[in-house]
Order: sequence, then C-alpha cells, then structure tokens
Amino acid sequence: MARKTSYHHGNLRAALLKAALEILEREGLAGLTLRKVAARARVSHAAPAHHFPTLKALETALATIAFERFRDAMATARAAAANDAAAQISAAGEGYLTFARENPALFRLMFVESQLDWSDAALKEAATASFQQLVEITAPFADQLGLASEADRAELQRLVWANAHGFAHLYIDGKMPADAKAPDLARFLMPAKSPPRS
Amino acid sequence: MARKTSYHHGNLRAALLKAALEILEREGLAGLTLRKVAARARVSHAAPAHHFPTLKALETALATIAFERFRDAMATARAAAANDAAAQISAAGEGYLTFARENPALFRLMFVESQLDWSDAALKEAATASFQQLVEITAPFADQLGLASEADRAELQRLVWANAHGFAHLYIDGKMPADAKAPDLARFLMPAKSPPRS
DNA sequence: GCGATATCTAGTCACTGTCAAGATACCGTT
DNA sequence: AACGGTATCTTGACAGTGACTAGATATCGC
Repeated sequence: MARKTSYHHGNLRAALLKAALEILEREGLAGLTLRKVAARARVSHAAPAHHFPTLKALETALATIAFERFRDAMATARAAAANDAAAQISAAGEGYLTFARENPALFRLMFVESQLDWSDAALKEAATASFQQLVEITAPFADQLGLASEADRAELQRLVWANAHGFAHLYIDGKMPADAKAPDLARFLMPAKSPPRS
Repeated sequence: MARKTSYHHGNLRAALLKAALEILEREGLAGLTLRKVAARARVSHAAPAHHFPTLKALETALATIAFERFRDAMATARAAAANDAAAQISAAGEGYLTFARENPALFRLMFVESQLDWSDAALKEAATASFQQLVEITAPFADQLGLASEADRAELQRLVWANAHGFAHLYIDGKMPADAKAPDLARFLMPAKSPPRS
C-alpha cells in the first residue's frame, strides 16, 4: 500500500526502481544518479541507501529487470515465428535488436561488466536465462547445417550471438542507418533454402 | 621542447593525452577524470581547460587516436595474411578483436556515442578510415560468394561488421571464455573451400 | 502497550567538471 | 632591445555526485 502520510514510503524499493527506469529512458545511462532517483521518488537523498547500499547495487537490480525483459522480448518474437530453425534464428535476432532499440540505455547498462555486481545471484540467473534463448535456437540450426563436432557447434553459437549483439550495439551507437535490418544469418548459411543471389 | 623550468609546460596537450591513455589503461573508462589527468601531467586541475575545454573534448581527441590505432591494427593483421578474400576477412576480424582485447577501455570509449563529439572532423575522419578497412575486404568476399545486388552486398557488409564488433564486445564484457576465438565467417560462408563438417 | 528494529531525514566529506580572476611566460611588432 | 598583447597556467570557487554518520520516526514482534 503506497501511503501518502509521510516518512515511511510503503514500497520504496519498487518506487526507486521505477524512477530509475524512467530516468534511464529520459536521460540515458549517464543521467542516472542516486540523488535524482531519490528526488523523483520524493524522498531524501540518502533514503535509497538502505535498499541499495551503493549505486552499483541499484544498477545491478535494474540490469536484472532488464535481462528479464530482454528474455521476454526474444521469447515473444520467437513465439510469433514459424517453428523451424531458420525462422527461429531470425526471430530471436529481431527480438534481440528490438529490445536494444527500444531500451538503449538499459542495453548498455546490461553489457558494461564493470558497472554491475556479477556476484549477485539474481542477476546471473536472469542473464543466463536470456542467453539460454540463443542456445536453444542454435542447436536445431546446427543440426540443419550438419555440424557435428562440439567445436563447430560452439563456433556457430558464438557467431549467432556475436551477430545479434554486434548489430544491436552498432545500431544504438548510430553506426547503422535507421532503417537497416539485422543481417539474417540463416539466409547466408542455408543457401539451399533461400539463396542470396537476388 | 619539454621544459622543466615551470609554468609553461612546453607541450601540455600531448602530455595530457599521454597521461589520459595511461589512466585509461590502468583504471578503465570510469577512472578517467580531468583532474587525475592534470595531476598525472604535473599540472593544476584547471590547466587542461585551454587545450580541452571539456571532458568530452578530451575523450573525443582520445577516440581519434584510438581509431587510428584501430585502423593500424587491422591493416597490420591484413598485411600479414594471404591476399585472398577469406584470409583477409579472417585477418581483419583478428585485428579488430586484438585491438579490443588489448585496449578494452579505449574500445568502449570509441563506441559510446553520447560520450564523444561526432561533429569533430578529425574524429569522423579517423572513424571512417577504420571502417573503410571492412568495406575493402567485404567487396572481394561478396564477389566470391556471387552476391550481385547492392542489397545483398550491404547485408554481407553488416554481417561482417556485426560479427567482429559483437564478438569483441562480448569478449571484453567477459561473456566469452578467455580462449574463445572469433567466429570465422569465411569458414561458414564458403563451405566449398573449408567445410565446417569436422 | 512497549521496546526493538527497519526505514527515512539531515548533515557532512571527498571528489568531480566547469567557470572566473589573476599570475606568468612567450611572441611579434616597433 | 623593449614593450604590449596574448596564450598558457594557477588559484579559488560553485554545484552536483556517491557515500558515510547521527538522529528522528514509524512499524512490527512480543
């Protein structure tokens, strides 16, 4: 129950996270400060300390939420796509990019290692669950390409991830035209199905 | 002439850049502050202002230097490789990754758009020269793959870049095992020459 | 109902980037 | 050769930051 009476907020932790997400969206990663978060939650500058002892702790909690949304974005895109290896690869890539495009500040926060506390169990779990999406779609893709050895399958795994991750980064850094689409790996790797010969 | 006499430094601008690069290497991007740079150059905290009116200006100058080294890293790797499309693609990717691995803080600085002044001509030129390396190697690669349309060639271009960029980012963020190698695009896209069938 | 504890406020500290004012050395003109 | 203008550097200040301490207030267990 959010109480207006005073002093005790009711659910300050949630309110701080909400305020932080709003600031992140409006001002970007550089604009995120503990004091602004506190002010936006109508609370003194030292109030967050009890819920998030340090800025890094707040950012870690934010990243955990972000990884959950990130996973959902990929899962939603996959669910809307056909259930074959190529379509799933493309869909997951789309989900990856969509999340980055709609939440550039969050995306950056998630992937600047030194800024987060990776000893936090919740963060590790959320991140692992996200990346698991990529593992799931790569296996049938590798089968279809006839990759047998673990080394080859691992390399394909890295390729799938690097492609999605790299394009997302380049896109939010303004290095790609606004209407550029993510490279479709399936299209290049499975020429038998849809050869890029235009 | 670096003069020790006092007051006038001699070549403070260069000394500041040198100090900044050292701090970047030792303490990472978050540890880079104007005051630390000034202190390391044995100069008062406001001395940098005349050479770099703002922190962003210093970072822009650093990024310009970084892009030049970045281009050199790729050029060196390419020069040491065979002169065929596949080898050049792999070599450029190696150079890309090597630079990121050896200069993670610089690499991050180069690719956080909001932190740099992209209206700066020198920065834009250095960055363009770097990316030109990728354009050069992609053309013969596209020829060899039989890609004719501009759309297909552009998509291959994005794929080459995204793969290198994404792997580099994931690597310096600790998302890849220390001994992981960058995915070899040529190996996957030209199965006739070296099929990944292990 | 009452005390222990969780939660929040107020004040402070060192550090940051930036600005203003003044001191010092250099450089071109005469 | 001297002198004035200018570029360079120092000192001092200000607001904003994360983090810490001490104290005020509300909630919860008993």
